[in-house]
Amino acid sequence: MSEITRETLIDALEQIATLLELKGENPFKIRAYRTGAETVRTFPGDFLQLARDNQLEGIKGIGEALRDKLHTLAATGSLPFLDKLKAEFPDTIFELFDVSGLGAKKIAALYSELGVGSIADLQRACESGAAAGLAGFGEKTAAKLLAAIQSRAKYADSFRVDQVAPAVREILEYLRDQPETSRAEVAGSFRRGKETVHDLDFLVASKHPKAIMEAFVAPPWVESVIASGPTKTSVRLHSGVQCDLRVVTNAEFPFALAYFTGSKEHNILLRARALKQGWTLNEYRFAPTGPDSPEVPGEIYEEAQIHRSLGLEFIDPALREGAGEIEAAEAGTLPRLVEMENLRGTFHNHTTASDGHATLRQMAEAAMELGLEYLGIADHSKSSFQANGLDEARLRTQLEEIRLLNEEFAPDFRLFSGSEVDILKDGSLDFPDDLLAELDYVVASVHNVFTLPEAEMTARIIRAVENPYVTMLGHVTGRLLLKREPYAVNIPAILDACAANGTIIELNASPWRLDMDWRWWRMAKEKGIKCSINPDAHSVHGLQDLWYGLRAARKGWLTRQDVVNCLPLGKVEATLAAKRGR
DNA sequence: GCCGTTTTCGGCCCGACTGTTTTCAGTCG
Repeated sequence: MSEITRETLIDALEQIATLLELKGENPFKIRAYRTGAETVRTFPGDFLQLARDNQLEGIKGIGEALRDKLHTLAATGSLPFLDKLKAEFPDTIFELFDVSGLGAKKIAALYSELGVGSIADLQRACESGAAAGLAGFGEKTAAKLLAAIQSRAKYADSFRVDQVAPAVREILEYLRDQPETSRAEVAGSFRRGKETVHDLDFLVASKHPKAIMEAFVAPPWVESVIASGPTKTSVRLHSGVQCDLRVVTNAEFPFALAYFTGSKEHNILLRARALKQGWTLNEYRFAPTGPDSPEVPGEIYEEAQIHRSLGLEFIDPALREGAGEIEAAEAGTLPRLVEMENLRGTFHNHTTASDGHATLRQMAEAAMELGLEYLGIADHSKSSFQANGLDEARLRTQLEEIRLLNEEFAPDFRLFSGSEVDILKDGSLDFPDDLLAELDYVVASVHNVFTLPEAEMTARIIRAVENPYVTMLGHVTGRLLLKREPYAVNIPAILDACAANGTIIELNASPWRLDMDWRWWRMAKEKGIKCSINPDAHSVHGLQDLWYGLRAARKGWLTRQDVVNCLPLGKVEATLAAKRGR
């Protein structure tokens, strides 16, 4: 039996939903499982433990049936209900859902009529002409499915945000430059600040949709046109990213922007709220549900006015995940999210001393250029030999260099001398305490032996966190987005240890990492833990990654008060010293 | 299967596009 994680629970609910769909079950029952999966995913707490302890009562979206199943799965490691469903189809049936153009109905038909249970089967059925003969299928469908199989093999279906951000800027600028455009925005998960995106959604307000559509498909970055209608066009870029464009009128724009920003879960809650007030809400407008409905709100130019009409504070796109933001907006308790201008400095940066590409002085000057008051250096420690980690002597040399530079920079700017010290397999640190005590601060990170069982990895990290000289914990799970899974670690237990020891947790701002994940920060914040948004910069340019970290922090409901590197120089010095003094 | 200021039954978001259809089903977001 493999280890049960929160992901196991989410997968189980999603698989149940998919299998019920294949069996043609009640769509609302299917949705209940999907909603349940999303609830588990976004639950701000140790969901797995609650499920094990059968303490899921009262969680919205998880009723009696899901509660029992989640408890069974969490406590015993298996779920007979799901096993029985799975036995009705081949294991490979799920891969068919990755083929664009195929949904449950078509897959069910392919399976029951032709025994198609895998992508390989599908390819054969399309090539032989068998698929085209099915009811509701035809030659074009078969050809499209073959193309979709090719495309699936060729392109990634998810992208890190840094992989698409330049395209977003370029396309937005291009759309705004069109003479027929009155407003243009990017919507979707990119606007919500997600760490990875599936596609990009653009929205334009214009009186001449045809001209905008023609302009959208024309640039050299467009590889192919996927679909094209009067108000909606989808293209694929050479990078493989799918981009959707909608064109609406000026009056519709705020509604469309809200709608296409999502999330789906957030939209459903917003619509339900409108319905209670006697209005339907769609991507174009408010409309009365009946003759007795109160008059719909007029003069809507901005999203904020939509929210206000529904009795809500403006909800920042970052928070629109259907995870309590509506309730908070109603109660007037939404956080005032941290902003780029609030950042006064940053920690955890590398130099040429270890595996960085810029010198101490170059990094310091780049930080000053960005308007920062301080920069924490944290080169690797000796065990990270792959990264040219510093030994005691080289670290002491760097300490002296930093001291000299600070004499030059004072009083407007300061370098903090630190180390990204390896957490060794047993949780001890790569440098002795007396050396750590000479530094201004210490980031402790795991860089090897990623495959420890969860309990051991958790104990290892907690031991490091308890060291009084460890100021902050680096990239908590070691994940590399879309490349390397997080290592198994009990985050709530780590949070408790950090809270007990006053240890700061890093939000590693590298777009590869964005670790600790934004989904945990609300829980961390409740426990009183502070965040440090750290670019983990290995070059001057890497400092810019702060922008990605900021997006993640905002998704985690963090405010200026929650982020230590929003403190001005004088106060941050006191904070670092106070941690040492505990 | 979930939920409730229409509360234990009856409703659950909905519009655009495509392809196979002669009026709509399926997929997608």
